[in-house]
Amino acid sequence: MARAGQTRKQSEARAATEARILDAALEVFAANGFRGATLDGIAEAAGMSKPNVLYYFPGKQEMYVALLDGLMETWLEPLEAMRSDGEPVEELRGYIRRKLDMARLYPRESRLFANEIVQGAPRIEPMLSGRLRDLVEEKAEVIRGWIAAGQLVAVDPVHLLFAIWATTQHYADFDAQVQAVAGEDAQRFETAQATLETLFLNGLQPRD
Amino acid sequence: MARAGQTRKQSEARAATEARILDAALEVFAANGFRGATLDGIAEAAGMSKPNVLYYFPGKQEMYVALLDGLMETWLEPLEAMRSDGEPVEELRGYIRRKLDMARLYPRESRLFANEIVQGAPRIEPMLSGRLRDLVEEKAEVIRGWIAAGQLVAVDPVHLLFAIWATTQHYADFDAQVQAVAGEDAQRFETAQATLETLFLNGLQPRD
DNA sequence: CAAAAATTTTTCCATCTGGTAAAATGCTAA
DNA sequence: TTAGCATTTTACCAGATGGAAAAATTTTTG
Repeated sequence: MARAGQTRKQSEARAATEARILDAALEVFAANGFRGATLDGIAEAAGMSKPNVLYYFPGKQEMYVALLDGLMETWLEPLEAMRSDGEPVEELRGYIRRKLDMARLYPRESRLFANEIVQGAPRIEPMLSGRLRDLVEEKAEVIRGWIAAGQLVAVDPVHLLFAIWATTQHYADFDAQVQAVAGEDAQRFETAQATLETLFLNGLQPRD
Repeated sequence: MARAGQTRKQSEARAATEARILDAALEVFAANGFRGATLDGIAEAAGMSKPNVLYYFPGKQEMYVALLDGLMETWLEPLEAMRSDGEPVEELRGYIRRKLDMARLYPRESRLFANEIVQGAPRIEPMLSGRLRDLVEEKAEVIRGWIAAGQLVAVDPVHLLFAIWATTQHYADFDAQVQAVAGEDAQRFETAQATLETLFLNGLQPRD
């Protein structure tokens, strides 16, 4: 627990230790899912004993929720950055790029969410039908505006977002399959980006 | 064990029981992943005791592999049905439809594979880099032919297949998220189909 | 330095889980 | 009907796992 009488050095050390534990937890939860992850595994990845981990977090579930909570904002950022006043095709291109960057740079985070959601999102359903749903509804409205203005082909905006999530996160979540099928291709993210841009941007521009 | 001296009735009963167990196992593995699934859970879903389940299958792992093995063919069918001598846009439309039908009709099967692959495909990697990879290479060649003939926009065929897998399986694997964000929409598969067809088919057809 | 507070380790435990042993029951063929 | 095989159930067990208790150690503060 954070106490009143502690020095800055102490709380910095505590914050650093908590961060180390959360990083280890991310590693283990992402690779095994909530049930598959063990406190011993997390402790080992963090380089400390299991009871020591439990000194910083009250339990396994609390660590898991702390992780998901802390990552949600980061996870929503790319969509939040899509501006209603930009050029539609460029805004979408940017969004696809940012999402693909997330898959490339933060595969563990992506797999953490993937594991949770595949198993029915028992612990983050509230976040999905709250914060996420609101944001999607807001951005869907933006896309509807672009469609109404004839700047994009008429598609369901929510399902368009699903398609962007699916295709980009695929490279993190199903990396094992991507690598098994396509080989260990260091260029795979560049190829993916080119393919997805062609597909989405060509696919969404009206043909007069 | 199957014995020489058993009647047809007996082996039929055995096959039926095995099928009942595998169905229960599919339910439980798909919802919880390999590690999260318990023999007790499978036994309960199958309406029998745990040792009785183990009378039919030697162990948890064997049940899991039996399931994946048995489902792989079904899983590859939609892609196998894509004909090189058809009209490219129609062939792709058909493939997308079949994949989306799979997601709609067999969500448990989809989530079973999803769980396995998200966690690094530890038990089916050989199948992915064997049978699946070969099939993908074969069909990628077909798509390359269509592109060379100017019938499709130039995209990487393997990544195009990834995009089709990702977008269609999304509706099974991440159904919890789809429903949280879009509400419990009974029409979601129809809307998805329309959106994906617009996106992919418009996106893949050359302009002018 | 010494007391107090924070951190870490050692020990331990109850529950869950995959799997075994063996007894009990059901079924089939002679 | 009964011997023999198939099936199912009832204990049971060893290891893993989440977590608690408490002792030991380190750090901070007066």
